[in-house]
Amino acid sequence: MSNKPTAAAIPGNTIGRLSLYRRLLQELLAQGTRQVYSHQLARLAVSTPSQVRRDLMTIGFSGSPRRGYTISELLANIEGLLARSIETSVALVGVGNLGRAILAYYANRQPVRFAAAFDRAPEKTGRILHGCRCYPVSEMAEVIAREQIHVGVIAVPAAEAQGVADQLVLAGVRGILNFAPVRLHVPAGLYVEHVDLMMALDKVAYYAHQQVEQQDSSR
Amino acid sequence: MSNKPTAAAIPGNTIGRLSLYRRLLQELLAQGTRQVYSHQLARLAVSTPSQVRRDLMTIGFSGSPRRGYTISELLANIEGLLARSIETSVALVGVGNLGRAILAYYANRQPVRFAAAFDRAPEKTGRILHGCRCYPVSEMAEVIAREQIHVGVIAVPAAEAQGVADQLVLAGVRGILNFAPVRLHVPAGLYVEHVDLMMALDKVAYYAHQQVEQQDSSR
DNA sequence: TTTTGTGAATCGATTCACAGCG
DNA sequence: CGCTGTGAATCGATTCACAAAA
Repeated sequence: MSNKPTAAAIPGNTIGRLSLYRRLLQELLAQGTRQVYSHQLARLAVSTPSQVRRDLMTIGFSGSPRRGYTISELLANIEGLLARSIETSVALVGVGNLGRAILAYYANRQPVRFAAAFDRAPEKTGRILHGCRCYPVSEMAEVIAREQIHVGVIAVPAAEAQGVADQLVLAGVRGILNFAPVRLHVPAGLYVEHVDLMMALDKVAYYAHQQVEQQDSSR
Repeated sequence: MSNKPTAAAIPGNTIGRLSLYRRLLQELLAQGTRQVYSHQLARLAVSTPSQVRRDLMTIGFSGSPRRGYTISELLANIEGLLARSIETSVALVGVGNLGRAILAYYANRQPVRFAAAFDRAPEKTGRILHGCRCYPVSEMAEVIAREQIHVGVIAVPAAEAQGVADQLVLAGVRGILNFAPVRLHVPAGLYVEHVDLMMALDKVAYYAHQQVEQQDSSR
């Protein structure tokens, strides 16, 4: 409550965009580009030059009016910020369709490592999927402590999600990424990010329909 | 540009929460509950009573100070708003790990119907997955027109996403849900929702780490 | 009482607009 | 010049606070 973190808290939206910039910058660097202007990065991110400059200002990064931003430096800066000291170890709970797709998606990408997966079904435990060993949920606390896991990813049915979240919190996880279509209750200070696929599709369907209706009514 | 839609545009955040309320209300109704107060709905949604009341005000729904909101009426109202006239027909492009998980996730839920899936790989076409027929991408325009599809879901690798988006737009889709880790450029007025899994995990990892650091520095 | 409906205040995020620099 | 860095303005979303209703 009373201690001031080294850096001022950076808003979630900004962190999200930095994650995007990182990927774009990695790609630019791989193409051999060395410098980038805010308007170029903005175009790639489908954003505005102002937004890009504001974000870089937020993390205290400076460019030069003449040459723009040096990609290698900026990238190192963002990577240092997002992936602090060491790689983040992550645990997946729920090895169903979605869980396996998530493992495949993140497999050997970026500075995040899936150190363990958990599932209730005995036929799924003991296997290794995408380099990630699958344990029974009963071993969750033990494995999370041993592997120094700070982040949990929940991909279980809605009815089980809160119970799993409670176990993860008890096991000492500090952040949760939740794919189940319920909102989780967690102790204050713990970070939860919800990926709600139903909500996402509902939003698209709503605005797509609205488009169609406006078009129709203008005939 | 110049025509006024029947209802004033509802902000995306509000639509998202309405999608959540719908699920919560369906559950309450299934449990036999008839009425609900804003503070009860807020607790389920991990939100505030003010927020709930404001959202319902936005869609023009009224309750009674004594009895709260009548669940069946509210639900009908939200469902009518989200799922306009008819069911929304959706097309999936990219039947990989993630694409299949998405199909399984949405299968026979809610008022959204996956009317077609597309993939480049010939060995995937012709099959039926979760009640959804898989076509070669070359037939995209034809099938989308025939099935009256207004929404496209993109689950292809990053490098192919923009090309697929262009095809969907050409085929007449009005909204896109994009799971590929790139931002899409689409004509103005078309709605795009990004689900960026890398960004989501980066955010959780960042804040989880920050937690750990604050804890360490306070010792 | 308790709870709704809502104008007003607040908070946060984005955009503007321009001084300063190379 | 064209670009960055940034204070100020704007825009949007959330929360407050209280009158009205039952």
